[in-house]
Amino acid sequence: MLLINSMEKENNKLKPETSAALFSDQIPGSSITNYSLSSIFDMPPCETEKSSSLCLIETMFASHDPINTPSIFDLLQPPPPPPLLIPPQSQVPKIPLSEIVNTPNNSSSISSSSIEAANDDQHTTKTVDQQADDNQDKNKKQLKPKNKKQKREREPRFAFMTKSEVDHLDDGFRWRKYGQKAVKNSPFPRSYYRCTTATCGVKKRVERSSEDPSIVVTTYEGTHTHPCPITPRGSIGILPETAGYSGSIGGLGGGGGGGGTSSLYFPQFHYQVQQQQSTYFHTPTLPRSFTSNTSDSSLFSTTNSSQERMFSPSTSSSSPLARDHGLLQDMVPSQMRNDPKEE
DNA sequence: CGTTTTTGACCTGCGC
DNA sequence: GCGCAGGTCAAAAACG
Repeated sequence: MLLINSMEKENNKLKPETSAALFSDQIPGSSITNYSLSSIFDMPPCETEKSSSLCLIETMFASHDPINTPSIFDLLQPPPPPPLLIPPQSQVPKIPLSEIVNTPNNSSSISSSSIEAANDDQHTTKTVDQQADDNQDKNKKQLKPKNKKQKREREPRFAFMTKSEVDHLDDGFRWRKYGQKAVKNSPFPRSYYRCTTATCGVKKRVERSSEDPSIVVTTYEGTHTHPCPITPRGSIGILPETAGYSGSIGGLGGGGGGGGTSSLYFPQFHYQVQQQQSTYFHTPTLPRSFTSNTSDSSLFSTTNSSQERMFSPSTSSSSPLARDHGLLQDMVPSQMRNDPKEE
């Protein structure tokens, strides 16, 4: 399943039709709201720096059985809510992400309140400066307390869940691990990574769901200021498009990471998962023509029609590639349309 | 030898 | 004010 959340803090309001789900580890009361796929794709992209938009993409793909593995698109089926990957909020106390991924069941019931909560949060009495401070210390903390006053907008952040045996998803970018912390209420530690590119301050956190160890929650924060590096391994046929990508964090999949890892490739929505023995790609844009290996077609076969539906929706974003709309744009953009942009 | 990972310490925010 | 938890730093170790 895949959920994409976007919340527009900037305007202090949520667009009902676009807020698929709320997610924020900063915003109390995050939740999942009812939505339609079309809504998702019409959803305004996560704004860049200033918007503090948060997107959540929850993906699930089997690691062993490519054939029976639901594609990202399969997972994108509109309500009714698919089975949850994560247990009810109540069971996952403090881990924001888990809260977010909440059960669809709760979605409708809590949606409004959650939104309100979120809005409240947005409205919080904090002034811009105060918020800036808050944001800042998160990133600057120890190093330069002096700059405390300097504003620093929260980086766009989004997370996705991956059912994978591999912790660190190979997303095409190179990451350096700079920390690891035990997470409360979870037997699994959280790892902190930073993009190795000097000028790029993108970070990501990787942790396993305490409720379901097979689920890896990856949270990206920030926007890549450089193209996805082309890496020899794994990136295979995706590279061409990759190169064209010069935007944000969208890149998931491809080379960078280590071998034998899972890969997602959102920017162009090429989606690759490499695990132990199985490797397969999803090419949302080309459900049918999509190449790659063996069982690929099967990945789409069953839900082809629905996919069409999914991608056709209001297909709003006309030229996603032309402008950088932020993370979401990178992740769900043009490719989600019918525009079969081949590789 | 350069790069990445590990890991303990440190800093900050938040709740009580 | 105190303690806890999250996030980051940075030295040391590991790796290729």
